[in-house]
Formats: sequence, C-alpha cells, structure tokens
Amino acid sequence: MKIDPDSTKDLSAQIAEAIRAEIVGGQLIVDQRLPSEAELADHFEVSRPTVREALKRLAAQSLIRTQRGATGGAFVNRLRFEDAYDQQVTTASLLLSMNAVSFDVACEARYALERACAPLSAIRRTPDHLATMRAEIHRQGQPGLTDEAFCASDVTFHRALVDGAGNKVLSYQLAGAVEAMQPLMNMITFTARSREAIVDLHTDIADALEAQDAAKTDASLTKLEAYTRELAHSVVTARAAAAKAKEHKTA
Amino acid sequence: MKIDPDSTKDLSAQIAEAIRAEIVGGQLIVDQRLPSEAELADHFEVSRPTVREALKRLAAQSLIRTQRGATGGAFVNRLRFEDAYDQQVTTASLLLSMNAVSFDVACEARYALERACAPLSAIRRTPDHLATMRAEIHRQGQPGLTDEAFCASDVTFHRALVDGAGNKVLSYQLAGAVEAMQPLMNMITFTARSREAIVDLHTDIADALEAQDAAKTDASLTKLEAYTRELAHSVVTARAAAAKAKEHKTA
DNA sequence: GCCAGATTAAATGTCAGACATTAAAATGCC
DNA sequence: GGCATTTTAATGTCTGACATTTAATCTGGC
Repeated sequence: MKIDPDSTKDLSAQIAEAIRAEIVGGQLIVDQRLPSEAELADHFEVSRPTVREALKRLAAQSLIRTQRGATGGAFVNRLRFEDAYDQQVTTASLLLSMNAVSFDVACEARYALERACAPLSAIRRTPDHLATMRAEIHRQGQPGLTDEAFCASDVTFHRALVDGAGNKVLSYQLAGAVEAMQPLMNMITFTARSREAIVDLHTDIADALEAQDAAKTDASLTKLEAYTRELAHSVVTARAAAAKAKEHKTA
Repeated sequence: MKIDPDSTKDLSAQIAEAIRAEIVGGQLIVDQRLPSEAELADHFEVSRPTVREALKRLAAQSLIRTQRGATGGAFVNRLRFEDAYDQQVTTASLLLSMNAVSFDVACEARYALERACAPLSAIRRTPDHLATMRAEIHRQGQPGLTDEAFCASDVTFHRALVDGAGNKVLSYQLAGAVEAMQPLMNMITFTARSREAIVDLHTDIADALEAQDAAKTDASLTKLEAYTRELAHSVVTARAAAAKAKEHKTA
C-alpha cells in the first residue's frame, strides 16, 4: 500500500484516501480483511488513533465494516443498493435544501427522470407494482389524511412506478430525486379539490401502465408535472399576497 | 442536542448520527459552528478521541468542515454540487463493480436517463455545449487514440449533452450514471470501424440538438444505445469463443 | 473419544493526559 | 496609528493503558 508524502491535509484524510484508492482500484476486494489498526499504524508510521479516524471515515461511506473479537478487524464492504439509497437520499435532500434549488428545477428533474422510467415500466411492471399503486391511490382518496401522509403515499406511488422498470440501477438513481422532493412537496397544502385532481392523474398513470401504453404514461406524467408546478406556484403567490397584505396593514 | 441511550453501536457512530440528524433536520444551519471537541466530549460524556471519530465520519460525508486555530472548530458545510458529484461517481462505480451489474442493465439505465435530458437539452443547449460536443467528436475521429482516451472523450461528450439541459439537479443525478459506466465501456475494444460508427451517431445527436429537434435526438440516442450494446455483446461472445477454443486446445 | 465449560488471545472500542501546530485576537512598543 | 509580539483557543497527533468482544484453544469429566 502506498505511503503519503508531506501534504497539507490531515494524516487521517490521506490514509483514508490511500485505502479508498485501493478499494476503488480493485487491489482490495470485497470481504478482504485490512491489516489490523496496529499494523496500519506501523505501516503508515502514525499512531493508532490517527488510523482509527481514517477507518471511521471509510466506515461512514460504507466502504468498510468492522468486527470486534479475535478474528475481527476491518473488512472491505460490499456496497449494497439499500445502503447507497440512503446515502443518496440524504445527499440529494441536503443539496436541495442548502443550495436554494427552486421547486421548479427540482420538479422538472424529477419528472424528467420518471418519464425516463415510463417506457420500461410500461413493459415490465408486475401485478405487484400495479397493486401497490392502486393501494396508494385508494389511500390518497381517504379523507382526513394529513398533508405529510399524503406526500408519503405519493412517494410510495412513484417509487412503485420507478421500480416497475425492473432496473436496479435506475431505481437507485431515482431514489434521491423522488424522495428528496418530499420536503419541498410538504410545503404545499393540498386542498380536497387538488387531491382529487392528483388522484385522477395517478389513476391515469396506473391505467396506462396496466395497459402497457408508454405514450399515455408519458403524457399523464407530463400533466401531473404541470399540475404539481401549478399548485406550487399558487402557494408561492398566495404567500406573497399574504405578506403584502400584512405589510400594508402594519404600514 | 439529544443524547444516546445504551445501544449496540459504537459511541462515535451514535454521536455522528445525532449530529447528522441536527444538520439534516435544520437545527444546525450552514456555516454554523459546532461546539468544540472538548465541549462535545463533555456533553455526550465521552472522551475527545471518540468525539473526533464521530466528527471524522461527518467530514467524510462533507457534512462538516474543520478549521484549526483560535476561531477554529467544526462548521456545518454547505454541500456543493461538485462534492456531491464525486461521491456519486464513486458510489455508482462501486455499486456496479461490486454487485455484478450486467453491462446491459447499466447501459439501459444510462441511456434511459440521457433520453430524459434530451428534450430539455434540445431547447436549452448553448453554443458552448454544442462546441464541446463538436470538439469531442473531432477528437474521437483522430487515429492513434487509445481506447481509454476514446472512452474519456465519450464521457465528456455525454456530459455536455446532459449539462445542456440546464438543470443542475439533473446534471448531478446523471454524473454517476454516465461516469460509472466508463470502466465497463473500457472493456470494449473499439475498432476503427466501430469508432467511425459511433462518431457518426454522435454527429447525428449534435446535429439534432443544434436543430433543437428533440425527437431526432431521442431517436439517435436509441440507435447509439443499440449499437453500444451490440458492440459489448460481440466482445462477450468473442471472449467466450476464445475461452472455448483454449479449453479445447488444452483438453 | 467426545463434549461442555473455562481460559486465552487478538482484535476493536474507549479513555486520560500530554504535546504540537495553527491562526486569530489581544497586547505592547515606537 | 501601525507594526511586531505574545497570548489564547482550537484542532491535530502521540503514548499508553484498560475494557470489551469474540473465536479459538485448552481442560476436565464422562
């Protein structure tokens, strides 16, 4: 394993980078055991705490896992789709919330990606996927549902659409786009009428997928996107109006 | 900040999770300074090395940055699109290489996502994007280019297509899909004839985008996908044949 | 000979205290 | 007032020790 020259960065960051390169480059393969912390400390000529900090960095990225006990140690971790999902959702959510990404931009990206899944999903969706979508549509029609529950159901519905494409890579890629939108969607207050409209559009999508009609699925998704953006826009203008009224009152 | 009950997990993992929740939940905002390591150690009733391990976990995810000196400390980091790109590329690459994702599945996902960008890119691509694409097409036509260089140019070309959509969220999402494919693409040996065919298809795509013709862009991408998969398939069958011949020889 | 329980060994997890290094702020001199 | 110096508060690193976990080994009894 390579050593580190004198750099400005932390030793632990350099060591983590060196080990990461070995994993990404394929020199260290899945389930292979790394040298013990003491051996690594010896090799890199640093103390054990420094090595530990490096290993924790790698553990945070799910690149390694550690096991205690006699045959324990740090092992190269097989990165699983589920673990990657979680990281993606967190990262995407933070990107949206920290970078002032507008609702329109996020919404456009989300529906563009979903439309990418539509043709495949129209071909491959199983009865299970359709059943999930129908169940969520039914839930969305129930009165007394909170806005948060409505949005959560919406996410489940769209996840079923995406998973229907039967491509794990696509599902992984879209997990972030769909779920990261949820906090933004939660800002919308769904009236009874708007819920009804969304349920109708969802029904259109489910029908189109059931009929394996890719073009109709695409069209319905486009309609849903337009309606979602319209709703968000009305929320923004309503708030602006309220703020202006308040300002007028105090002035 | 909340405390941790007696759990089976590492203290450093629990502390990292607690702080992460505060950041994701918005209690800690961008550029806000966390308490010093000593204060955190005091608060969580652990030692400073344990706190440091927790902070390194967060640093590995670009959630915080640290600064030395009198006014130093750990600060909530604004997650930048560029940082997120890198993480995404690494994660996506590892997912593909560690989970035996087939070329076909990865390829299908990649082109489905690119087609999602096509309509937007047809509208919004700037002269800069077109110039980049033309330049890469020219490079790809040069003789004496290594397969790796050809693939790298291919990535740049497709990145320009994606960026042409003018949606940062889309660009971020697709960085992983496009770049993670590169190692798989590198396994293909591009003959002079296949390079010529790809250059022609790339030219079709650039022409369609220049003409702002979304349908033609989509069609060209579909052709390119089919051709890419055909190439990969021939590599696989050629290898299988070679292996069989060798086996026959030794037997 | 074989099995159950006790022991051992090797690894990670945690702690305490110290020193090194950095960079900003306070201080003092002119 | 401006510049050099000192102070200070923070992270970065080291040493050494102890705690805990877990599998392998040893031991004793049947």
